[in-house]
Amino acid sequence: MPLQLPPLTAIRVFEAAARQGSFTKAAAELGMTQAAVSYQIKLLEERVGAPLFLRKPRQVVLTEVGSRMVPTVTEAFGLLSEAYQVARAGSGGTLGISTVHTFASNWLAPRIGSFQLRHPNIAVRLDTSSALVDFSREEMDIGIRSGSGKWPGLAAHFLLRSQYSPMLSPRLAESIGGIKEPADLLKLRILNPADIWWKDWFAKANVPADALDRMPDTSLGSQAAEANAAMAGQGVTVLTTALFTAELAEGRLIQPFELTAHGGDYWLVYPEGRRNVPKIRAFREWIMAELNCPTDTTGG
Amino acid sequence: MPLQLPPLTAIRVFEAAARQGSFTKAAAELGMTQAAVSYQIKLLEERVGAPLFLRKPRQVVLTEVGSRMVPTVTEAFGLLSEAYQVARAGSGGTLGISTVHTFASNWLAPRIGSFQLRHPNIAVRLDTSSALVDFSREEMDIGIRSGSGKWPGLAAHFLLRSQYSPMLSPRLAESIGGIKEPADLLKLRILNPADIWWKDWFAKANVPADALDRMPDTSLGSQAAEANAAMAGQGVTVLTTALFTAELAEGRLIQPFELTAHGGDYWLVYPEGRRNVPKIRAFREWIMAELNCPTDTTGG
DNA sequence: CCCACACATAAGGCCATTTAATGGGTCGTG
DNA sequence: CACGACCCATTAAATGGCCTTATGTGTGGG
Repeated sequence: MPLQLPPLTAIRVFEAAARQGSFTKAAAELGMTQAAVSYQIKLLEERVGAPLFLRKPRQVVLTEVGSRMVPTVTEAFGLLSEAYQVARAGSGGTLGISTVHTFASNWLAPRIGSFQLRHPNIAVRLDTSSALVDFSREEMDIGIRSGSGKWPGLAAHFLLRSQYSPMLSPRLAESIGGIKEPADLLKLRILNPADIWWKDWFAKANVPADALDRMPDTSLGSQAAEANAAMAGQGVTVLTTALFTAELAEGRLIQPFELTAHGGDYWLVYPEGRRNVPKIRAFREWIMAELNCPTDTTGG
Repeated sequence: MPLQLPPLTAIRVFEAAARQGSFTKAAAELGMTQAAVSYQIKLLEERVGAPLFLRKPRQVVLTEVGSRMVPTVTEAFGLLSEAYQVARAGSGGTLGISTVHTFASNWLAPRIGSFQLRHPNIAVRLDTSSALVDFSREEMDIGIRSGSGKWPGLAAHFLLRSQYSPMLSPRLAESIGGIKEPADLLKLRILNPADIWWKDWFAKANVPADALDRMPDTSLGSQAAEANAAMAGQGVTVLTTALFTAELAEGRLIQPFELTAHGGDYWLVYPEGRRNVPKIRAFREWIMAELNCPTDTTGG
């Protein structure tokens, strides 16, 4: 049996009226007219089967039945209000970020600390998965994706252009006497020959790359993993330059050619309707500032 | 600041959906369609600013925000339901009866015990006042009035015909050698000469009663009080015969003539809309049976 | 591969709720 | 004592929240 409840609108009005001792004042508090209050109280009285107020000349006073109801009702509304507030605030408690490995490890992880410093009350949960997030199935607030910037139902903000270029360890380059021209790369082991980025880059470099098709695919599934392999001298791969500035600066990787091609850009995405949820706004503003993006680079 | 509350309809739906783990089942429980549930949940999610359910293939499961809300919400609804039920039941706790002195002391008081025996869970509060009750101003459930049987907004049931006739103490009658004919009464002190009942009765007895107008009015305001004065031998008064059967039987009062006139009858009244409130129904059925009235003697 | 199942969405209608206007009753005041 | 201020009840009419019907989408099972 599904728990018999009073008419909720009416009981809300009742609570206010009881507290104010006046229908008129209750109406003002609730932002409605005195007539509406009168109506709702009457309704509730009919449902309860007893008068809840005595209509005295200048005021209304609770009957015995009415006054017995008040404390419990007040308490119940207190609970509801509390739960509601907590949920609203609590929804700002944890920020779930779904991102691809590469971006997480090479860009986000080193910088996320500054976000947390600025927003100490927002806990961050980072989830790195290669699959695209479905916000209606997973408890995530925002995603960072690579793609075109157009996803139905999602707001997207451009983060950075995915410029990619071949990279390898300096020692591997030396081992064949240095990389002089793009074709030299084909002498080395290509970690992810099936990657379309290779084809694009060689095409842009005007180098026929049919050889790629005959190489075994040893791709590791993420730029981060392949970067590690490359740093270990196991081969050469194409990487997003913006995400490996540190490795390049430290000399753990080298980028033999200035020439870059560009693939799907990185975008910050989240459900369209949640644009102004505080924690989402906070993250958006932080990351846009961090990347020196104009704040209105909405995709679509 | 008036305590910010969530949309109550929506949160009611939310509670059911959370408990059922299914929008469809919640809809069934609440007697509405699945679409309506979906709508309400979405509404609440927008207000809260966070998803409350994750839409999994064959079911919905609460998000963290959602699951934190459930216990408090459930408790709140429990309280509301309880308060409501108590009020509905509690409204049967006390029966407030407003009646005139005469009827209370001469008819109701001796018999009310039998009502309480039959309905031990209904407490009776008797309020005797000469003024007419205004049910919207005083915490009364039923009234017993003398009158025409027509009061706007009130249901009225005929109780008994108000037959009245002069009465006095046997000793007073003897003091003038007995009452032989109606005109003899005018030799005695008339307690309430201004009462219209005297005029009516003398008219019906074909006795000119102009003398009444010259007598000082010593009326005491209620039949009960005047009956007491009459029993004390202070004079003669007109009384409702049905209410003084005991005094007549015991010889404390005598009714010299069979002739009666009749005034406003006695009626049981209560607010029209409360006809089926249990305690009111109980009292109505009891008193009608007690008086051998047909149960449908509604006035008007 | 197709059907069953569960939730989402769109369009439209109904009814509860609200509002505006009015009336009745009491109190305070000149 | 008459008048205005204040408060609640009532009526009729307008509004819009909520519900339903109908349909779409995605998933899992046979």
